[in-house]
Amino acid sequence: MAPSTQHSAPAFRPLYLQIKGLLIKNLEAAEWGPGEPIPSEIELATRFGVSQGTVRKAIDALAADNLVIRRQGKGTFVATHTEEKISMFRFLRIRRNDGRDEYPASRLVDVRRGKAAAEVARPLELKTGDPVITLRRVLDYGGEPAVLDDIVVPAQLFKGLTRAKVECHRGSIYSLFETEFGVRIVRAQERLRAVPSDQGSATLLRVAPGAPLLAVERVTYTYSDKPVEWRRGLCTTRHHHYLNELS
Amino acid sequence: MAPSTQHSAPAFRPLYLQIKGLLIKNLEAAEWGPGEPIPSEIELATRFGVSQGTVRKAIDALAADNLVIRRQGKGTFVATHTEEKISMFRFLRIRRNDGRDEYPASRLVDVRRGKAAAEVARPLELKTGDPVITLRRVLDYGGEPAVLDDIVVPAQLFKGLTRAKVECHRGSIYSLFETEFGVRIVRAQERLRAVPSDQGSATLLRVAPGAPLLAVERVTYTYSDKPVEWRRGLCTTRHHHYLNELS
DNA sequence: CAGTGGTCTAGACCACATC
DNA sequence: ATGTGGTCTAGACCACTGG
Repeated sequence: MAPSTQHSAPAFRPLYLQIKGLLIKNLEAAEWGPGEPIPSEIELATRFGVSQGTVRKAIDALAADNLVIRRQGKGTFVATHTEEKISMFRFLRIRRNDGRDEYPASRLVDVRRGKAAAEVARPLELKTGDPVITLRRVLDYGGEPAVLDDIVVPAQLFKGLTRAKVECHRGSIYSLFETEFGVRIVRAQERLRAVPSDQGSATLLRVAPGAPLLAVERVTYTYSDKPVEWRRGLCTTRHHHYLNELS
Repeated sequence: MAPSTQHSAPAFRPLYLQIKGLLIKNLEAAEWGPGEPIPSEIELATRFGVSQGTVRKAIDALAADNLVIRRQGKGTFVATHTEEKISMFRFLRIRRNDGRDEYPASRLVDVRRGKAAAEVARPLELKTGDPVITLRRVLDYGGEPAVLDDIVVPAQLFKGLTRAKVECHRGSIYSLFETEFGVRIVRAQERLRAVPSDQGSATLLRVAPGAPLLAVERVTYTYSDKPVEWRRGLCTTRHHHYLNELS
């Protein structure tokens, strides 16, 4: 049960990173569900045959990656998108210009099954033509449409995804992924551009055709950098902006 | 010399955070310059009268904030913008669409002294009308203009900033701030919008007037969250995009 | 070789949450 | 009172750098 020694000649991998890897494997295997506590540090230390301090470093690394949340006095919990309180804006960078924190209302426009276009297939590591499901939705802030999202996921991972299931779900879409399909979103990469609105987006967002929109292309990943979602958001920036912190 | 005990009743502040605070004070006081090593962990431990492990946690926290860089076997160094190798893209999120890493060439268009507009004064914590210096420059990628930057700094902090000084400096503008004015940029906040190009930006960026541009508004901060620069970048996204990682 | 940061351990104690 | 994570210590040893 004890992990391999650290004295291996060519590639040195510290013990706590090996432990971290083992813990990630357990997360991937859904050993512990989102929102649930993982075993205590002491328990894991005896289980792996290392000191508590080493387990601690491993868990610290997991927490730094946002895979897990530490709560003093309570335990360490698997990160989840289903809790309303914390990290509501973890993957939502759109803010109102006036600074008020508002969580948008989602309006589902369309759900359809289709084949992956090349542009989508590559980032999702699919073959062109593989079956996908596309959701189209509008985010309203204070009743005003602000964002038009086209969300594409591989049909194979999301069997049984229907319009009804999306509409009756409360919470973010990643919360839906998590609870209904066991797909846990862990990180994302976004590319932003300014584009002119076309006919479809203009009417849905109630702007003039050709008006500048902020285009946000996102690929999201689960554990082990496996891509599971591609989306393009088109955002009016009359009353909103995209907020980013650099350090 | 030893920091206050941790047993204070109302607000508990761990020892390592107190040490971190002291180290930041030393950084603010320019005790150690950018790129220079700070004293070793052992040295600091004896100086502060704590264990090496506690100093280690303090430095770890500084490193997590990018105030300092650890280098095994060599020491811990004050973060700098003057090194070409690492963190060249730390505050530059614009990338080529084709994925090639290219560092843009900067072309200075204008340097002028003026008074702070309200829009600029508030984020810089100045009064409207306070003296400021405005730089205008264009970033070229492969000879093609891609970004138009208007950079505003308080004149009081940047005495002696002239066109010549900017032009003869090699390296990023934050490297100039650091070496010539002792101003160390530590973090930044950006707000992105899509806007139509006006006459001036259109000619400088060689796009049609009204073409969509990515507007990046940035406020940068030194230690203690003191704002020192406001800028607006206008970026063509024909061949480029703004890259962001979420986690 | 000596000096630096990096890892690992073992144990004591503190802060917080829950029963 | 108990169990959790959080802090602090002291010491041993490892990996990396440079003279």
